[in-house]
Amino acid sequence: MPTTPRNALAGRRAQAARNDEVILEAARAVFLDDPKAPIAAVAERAGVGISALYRRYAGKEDLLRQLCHDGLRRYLAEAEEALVEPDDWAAFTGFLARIVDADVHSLTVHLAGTFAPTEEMGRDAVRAGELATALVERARASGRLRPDVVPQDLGLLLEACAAVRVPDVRRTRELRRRQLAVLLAGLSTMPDTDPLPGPPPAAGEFDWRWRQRT
Amino acid sequence: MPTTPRNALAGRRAQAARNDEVILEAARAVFLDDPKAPIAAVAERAGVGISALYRRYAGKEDLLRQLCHDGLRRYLAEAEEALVEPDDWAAFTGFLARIVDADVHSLTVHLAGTFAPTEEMGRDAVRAGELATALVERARASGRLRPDVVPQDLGLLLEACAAVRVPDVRRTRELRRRQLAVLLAGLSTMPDTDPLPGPPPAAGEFDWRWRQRT
DNA sequence: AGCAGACCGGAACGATCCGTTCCACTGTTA
DNA sequence: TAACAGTGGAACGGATCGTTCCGGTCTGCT
Repeated sequence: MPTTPRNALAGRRAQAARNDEVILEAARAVFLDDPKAPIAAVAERAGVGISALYRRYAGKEDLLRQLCHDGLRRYLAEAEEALVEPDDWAAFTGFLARIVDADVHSLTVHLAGTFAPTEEMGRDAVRAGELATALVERARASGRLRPDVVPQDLGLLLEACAAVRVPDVRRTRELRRRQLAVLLAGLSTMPDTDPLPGPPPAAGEFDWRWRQRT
Repeated sequence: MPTTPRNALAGRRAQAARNDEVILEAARAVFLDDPKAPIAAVAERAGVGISALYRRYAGKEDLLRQLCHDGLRRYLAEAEEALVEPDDWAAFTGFLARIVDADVHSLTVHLAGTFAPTEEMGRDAVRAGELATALVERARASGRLRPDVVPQDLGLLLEACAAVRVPDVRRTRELRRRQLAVLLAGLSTMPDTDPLPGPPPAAGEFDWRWRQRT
């Protein structure tokens, strides 16, 4: 860490700094697609060698932990932001939409169990539960959310949306928004006036599942 | 295959006949729990040796294909039965409930791509689509189902229910029924009067995910 | 009674996959 | 120009898994 000036946009240092992000982004994409993907797939996707990975993380477990914790932090940030929203129902639905769009659920839940969690993660998880409870209770108190919904129902709901997955990322988001709309309509006490969003799923859109996996 | 009388309930032949079912049942349970489970896990769960498996199936792919086709046939049978039900909405919801309970979706969709499908499976899959379409159109024509629902939405819905999974099988079914109730309420044009079924998910009920996987 | 063979359990084998280490190389910094 | 942080990717060792194979057991027929 020399006394180098701030123009570190070229040179070896800069590449290293850029790789930090490229690797994390690649890891996010790869493990989102397949939680058990080999670490080499991350390197390949990032366009770097394996060494570049091991220079930054002690091992696969370390990388997964980091990724999962990032997702958890994102969850916390979105929840905090939602609690500021004045409209109770909009706070609730907006929060869910953002979490679904960001695919945070896959990052946290589907990666869980593949690494030893830190104590800080435990604390963050507890706090996440508290914030989710607050959001649910606000929505319930407003009368717009069915009274028999409990905070833990959010887990089921997010799982349902995360389960929707097609090869194309953009299309996946559209279909998930549709799924979320149905679920929210089912959780609401008021009849849903808007039509279901997005192009509806088309015939043959799920045929890819039947193509032999390599 | 001798001219033996019908009392074949004891002896080697009988054990073999029993094993036929035991193995299929074990395979169902094991691959439902983990579609990539090793074949040895099936043998262990069935309480038989590996030879007993390979005597019946040419290989893993063969077994998976059989299992998947069984699920598809079950889907067809339930759909045919549902179409006989006079009440349009009950036919629709009853069909979904039975498919969800039997976990047919996991058997078919999650096993797809791990084997080369037969032509007969292709035909059955087409027929399954036709029957599902008929059920959706009946429900829609009755006015009870939102008009912007398409048959392919059933795929998303079943995926959502199949995604719910906890270690205990019975509890899984309860939670799936709850999920299904929410989704059906969201798809219906009439307000839902019944409360959500089953004990609601409890705090800590999903903590098992965070326990280190072996 | 005795034998041929269906049926079985499970060890052993070979292929594949994957996390991690290691080393030669390159551009940068001092 | 010497030292070195940073890198690519081959190589290694362990684990996993599908499949084969062999020795043993019990059955049904002669």
